[in-house]
Amino acid sequence: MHKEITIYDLAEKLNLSPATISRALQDHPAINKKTKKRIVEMAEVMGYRSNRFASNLRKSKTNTIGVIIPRLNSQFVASVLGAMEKIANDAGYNIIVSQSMESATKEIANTKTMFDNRVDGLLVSLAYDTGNIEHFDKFIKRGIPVIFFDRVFDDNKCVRIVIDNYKNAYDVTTHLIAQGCSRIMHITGNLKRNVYSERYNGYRAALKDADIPFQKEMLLSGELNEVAGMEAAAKILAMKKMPDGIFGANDICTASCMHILKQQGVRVPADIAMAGFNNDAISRIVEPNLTTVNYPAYQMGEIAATTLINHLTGTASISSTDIIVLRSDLIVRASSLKIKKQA
Amino acid sequence: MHKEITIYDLAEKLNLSPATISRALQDHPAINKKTKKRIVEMAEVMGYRSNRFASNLRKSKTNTIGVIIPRLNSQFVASVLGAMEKIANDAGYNIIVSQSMESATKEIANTKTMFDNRVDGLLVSLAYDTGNIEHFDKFIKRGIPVIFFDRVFDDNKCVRIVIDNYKNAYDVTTHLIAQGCSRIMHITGNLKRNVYSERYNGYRAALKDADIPFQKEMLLSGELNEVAGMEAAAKILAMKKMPDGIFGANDICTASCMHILKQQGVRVPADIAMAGFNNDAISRIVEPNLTTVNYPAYQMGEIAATTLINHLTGTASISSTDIIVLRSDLIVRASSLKIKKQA
DNA sequence: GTGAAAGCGCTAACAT
DNA sequence: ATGTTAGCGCTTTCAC
Repeated sequence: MHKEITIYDLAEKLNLSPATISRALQDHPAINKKTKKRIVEMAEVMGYRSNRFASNLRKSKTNTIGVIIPRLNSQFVASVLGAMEKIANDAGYNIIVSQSMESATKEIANTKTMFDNRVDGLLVSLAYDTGNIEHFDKFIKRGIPVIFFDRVFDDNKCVRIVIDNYKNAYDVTTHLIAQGCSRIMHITGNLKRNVYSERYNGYRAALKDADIPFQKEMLLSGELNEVAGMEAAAKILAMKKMPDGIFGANDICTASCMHILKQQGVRVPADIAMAGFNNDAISRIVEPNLTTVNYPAYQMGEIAATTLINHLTGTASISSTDIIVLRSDLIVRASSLKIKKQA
Repeated sequence: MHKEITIYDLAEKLNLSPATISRALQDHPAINKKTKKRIVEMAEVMGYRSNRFASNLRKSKTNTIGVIIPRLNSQFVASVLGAMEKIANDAGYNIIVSQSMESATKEIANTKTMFDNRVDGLLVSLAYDTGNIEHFDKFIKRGIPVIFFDRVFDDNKCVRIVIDNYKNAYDVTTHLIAQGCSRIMHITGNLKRNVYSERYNGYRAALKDADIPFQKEMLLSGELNEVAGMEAAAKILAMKKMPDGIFGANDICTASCMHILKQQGVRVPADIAMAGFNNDAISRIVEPNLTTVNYPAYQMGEIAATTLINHLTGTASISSTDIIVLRSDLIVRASSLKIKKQA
């Protein structure tokens, strides 16, 4: 096996001290340009690579950021992670990722791993059934910053990065009402999670403000995936009195539902006006194009990572900005337009 | 700041030596059961956590797997990564991810980072313009296993995990021909990449076998995203003689193209039969449903990670299975059916 | 079954 | 501008 070159090998070869080698390799200002050049070249020639463990051990800093997400399987999560990786990488940080698989138990195990890995900070979107966030206390106690994004816990002291789910849902629902809908169904996920409960509340508030009574059968709660959309469609088709509007809490489920409804002869938006959430590519390709809410996933990843790194490098303190709400807006498209758009 | 507990603290507290503590914490057989119990309990009480860096430094092993991907922004990559993370996590490995952003230069930088991070193994899908894989030599030389998946380099000695792009493309094209298409356009990505060149070759071979001459204007090469699909549609609509069949190298681009074509009055499949690649959710939701090729992304991630870990743990040698070709099949749907399906 | 001690490779305080 | 030196916390060989 290849022998690993250390700074001692370089030092010996160049008749310098290990300290000088170490400094040169880190661009320490007090090192002679020429010396530095010789060192860097020799390092290259000899195939030296720095040993992070020795370095981390010494500095007790890891330059690693942990990311915990419910599940790595959607466009949304991919965009968020992509942005985080980019920001982190540019700042010299590594990202280690783990999935809670929507289980609080697994999430707790993940925090332990992250803890033992000595991450410098944590970016977290919570699992479906996470009921409290005590498992993050050990980080907070040690001053390891934790930032929650998207799926956050309502009652916490950490930084949260979110969109205004309530307002957006309110806007979607109000828009459907303005289009003449009065029997608006809401298809959503687990109401324990802030993102879904807030959207639900926004939906309810809009109904209330329009004096439309809420009916239990107008709420469908499920997995919010393609299959859930098909199941929702089946339920709707079986109703004695179908809704005249549908607000789904994401695009994929809503588009899938719309697909089946149309297949069964339902006209969209004439019979049922529809709106989703996220502005996924699919919302722009299905017919009719799906009214939705723009969810800035990439930007959310960027901001979460940037905020964390700024905090780590001392560039900006974290507590000064406790909640960051990203701008997100209703995008009206054909799927909800019963009334012709104003010119 | 919280003081970090070390094995020395435990040793002192329990009047034992650090060596004994270390052994106990690793279930060393030569340690008295009771002693072990005392140690483990005390570790818990005092909030001890092992220091991976000291341990890694000592053992020169990291339990970390590096993953390099072109870009973390698609359903496909999300599924692959999701599977890898799950397998790795279950086996006690961490995953660190980095994106090449489709640039060979960045990819080379990534390998350096991975190298310095002393990953135990590497899982790689190559960037658009990676022309050689010399930057992986340093891993191979040191016996660090590298496994390529999806986007691989044709001429290499590493394990590759792929699908049969050639055959699948051949099948798609042959299917379109069987539906009566004779002017079949192929929309694809950078032909330097095996996945696209192989699909292209399969397409060409199918034309050849059907005695259909290939025409240059029937090849469109681009980014394969939503926008590329729209641009392709514009080009097609501007042609004096439009194609009667389109085979796109992925679903999103093809679906997006179809959307615009339909909007401009083109009937699918009557005027143009269409087929994509990947079996993304979108292929099942657009109208007409898109004929496509099932690409087992999750399975690919699983196999890549499992193969690597088996190799690392010595469970199975890697060289014994040099290329793994996953099963993937043509899925015929309405978008390509000019002729009624047989009953 | 347990302990003593060396050393993994690096960094940084302190010297010069 | 460069060198000396003392650890960071752990594992492991060798002793007892």
